[in-house]
Amino acid sequence: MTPEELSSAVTACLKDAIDAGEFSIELPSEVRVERPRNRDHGDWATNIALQLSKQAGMNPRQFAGILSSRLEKIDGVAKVDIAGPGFLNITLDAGAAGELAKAIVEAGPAYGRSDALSGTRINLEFVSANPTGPIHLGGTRWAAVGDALARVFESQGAEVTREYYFNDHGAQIDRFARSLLASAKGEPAPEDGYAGAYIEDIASRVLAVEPNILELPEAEAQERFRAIGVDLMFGDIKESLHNFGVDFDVYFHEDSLHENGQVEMLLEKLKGSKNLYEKDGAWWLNSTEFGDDKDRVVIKSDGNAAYIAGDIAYIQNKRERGFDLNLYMLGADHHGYVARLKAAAAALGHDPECVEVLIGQMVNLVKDGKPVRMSKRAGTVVTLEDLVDAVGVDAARYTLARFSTDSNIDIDLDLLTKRSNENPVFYVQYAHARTYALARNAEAAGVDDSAFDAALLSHPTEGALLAALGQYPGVVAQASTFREPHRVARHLEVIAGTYHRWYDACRIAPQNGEEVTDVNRTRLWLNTAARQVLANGLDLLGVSAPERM
RNA sequence: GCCCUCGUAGCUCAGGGGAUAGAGCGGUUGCCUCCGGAGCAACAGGCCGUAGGUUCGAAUCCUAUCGAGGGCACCA
Repeated sequence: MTPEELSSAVTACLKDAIDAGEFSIELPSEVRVERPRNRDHGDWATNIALQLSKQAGMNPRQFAGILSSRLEKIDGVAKVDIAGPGFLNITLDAGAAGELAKAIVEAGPAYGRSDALSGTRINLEFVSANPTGPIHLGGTRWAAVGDALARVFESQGAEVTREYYFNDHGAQIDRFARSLLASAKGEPAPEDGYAGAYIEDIASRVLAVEPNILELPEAEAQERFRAIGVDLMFGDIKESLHNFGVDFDVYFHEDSLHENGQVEMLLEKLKGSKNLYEKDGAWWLNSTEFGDDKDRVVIKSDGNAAYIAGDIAYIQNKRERGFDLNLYMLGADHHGYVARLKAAAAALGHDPECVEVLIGQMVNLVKDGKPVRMSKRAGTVVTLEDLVDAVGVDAARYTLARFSTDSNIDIDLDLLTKRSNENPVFYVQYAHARTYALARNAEAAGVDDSAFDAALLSHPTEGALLAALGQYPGVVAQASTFREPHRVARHLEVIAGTYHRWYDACRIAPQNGEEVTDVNRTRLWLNTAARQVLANGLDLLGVSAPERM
């Protein structure tokens, strides 16, 4: 029995008790059963008596008493104890927990998936770095987390579009183009420009494409460097993301919003919105209503559209493409965008809820325990490729995805490389590989899956492993609702831990000449179940699940 | 000045109202005639930044405060 099944059975008991008039309360939307830390407290525990007794006008233990007599009648429940202030501790029948092993094996890759988001179209925008250089550590974090989040949504039935928004004009790109030009001429990088080996590399590749480029007038040459350089740079970015296992469905070019005067037309229409007003010759968006500290100019007093006009048009564009939910995954240096994006959605007449901004904290580079500022100028930028070269794709993706995006993370490349074998990803992958080793040995010893008797999975480590496997679907669901894929990684570490301990305590293959029994066969099922859940979870993180290491 | 995030073991971090606060790394000590030792077991290590509040119950929610990081253009 899974915690979800138990939880809905408990809910049904509550409903019956209410219908029978045993107490009068509102049925809670969700009843949570938790795995108690202390095994003396049963297989699963719930605190609903503590939560609901006040509403029912009785003390918690009294409430728990009424409920427990009903819980005891649930199929698969062996015993219900009332403990402490009013916890209900539930112990399952010997076979009830073990049945899960078979259920998982039969569900296969579908175990942990749900249809909670089926029919929901989600646009998830992440990375979105302008092509002025390679993806650095910050962008790499969003690539790892964003893609994992997309996979989590997909596992819940959503249709996800991974989107990358960029522009190739403006001050940043100008600096990039001037830096390329300078490099091609053999001059030092401009004062406000970019330095680094990649500039020389791109510059020489531009020269290879267009050998006569330096004979053009300065302005024309710079424009050619911009156009060709951006293409080359973007090619490199896409390639390194692809090698990282992240492929975007849409690379959205900001300029496409401005074609055919689309933005102007949209702004004209918006002048009728109550969220847009005229003051001092400019048009303002009332973003303060959505938490901004000041309203933002949309149309400058010179009549030109401000940058934010593009954001507004972009939201409209996304809405027209039919997305139910538009997620923006941005770094903490963009947190000021939240209010204006919400305000923009409202101004367009959309529910601001259709725009959701996920703010993630920054990645810091650390060397010898001291922070190092990443600077494109100083050439101290650590890129996605540097990280992958140092530790490999699996360790890189896992490391970045296992932290909450609410916390800053420090990365010490030297330390990471040195300790790469101790990265938790290997702990999890090793558990997965071990399931294959055990299966190979089991087969050699004549153990097959011809029998399954759930009641034989009676060892404490088997209970713990089954419980961890049973919690997996709930963890994935939480990762989806909270937009926190790191929960999946953390739970895989728990599963790997319970698996290793089970391995240590229980054998699948019989030892020196003992007969094969149903215990061996049933354990083989549990082994396969553990492998399946580890593989499903690693897949959500975009990390490989090796058969051997 | 205002806004956002964080402050938990020596280090890096989990913990979204529950029972005795966890993991990895680092430290000490055990475990390979036995399915993979990239593993397991044990020990040491904590006024959960501080002070109030809400609650039967707070690391978790609220307020204040200190500290760290990030943001607050008719730039893009």
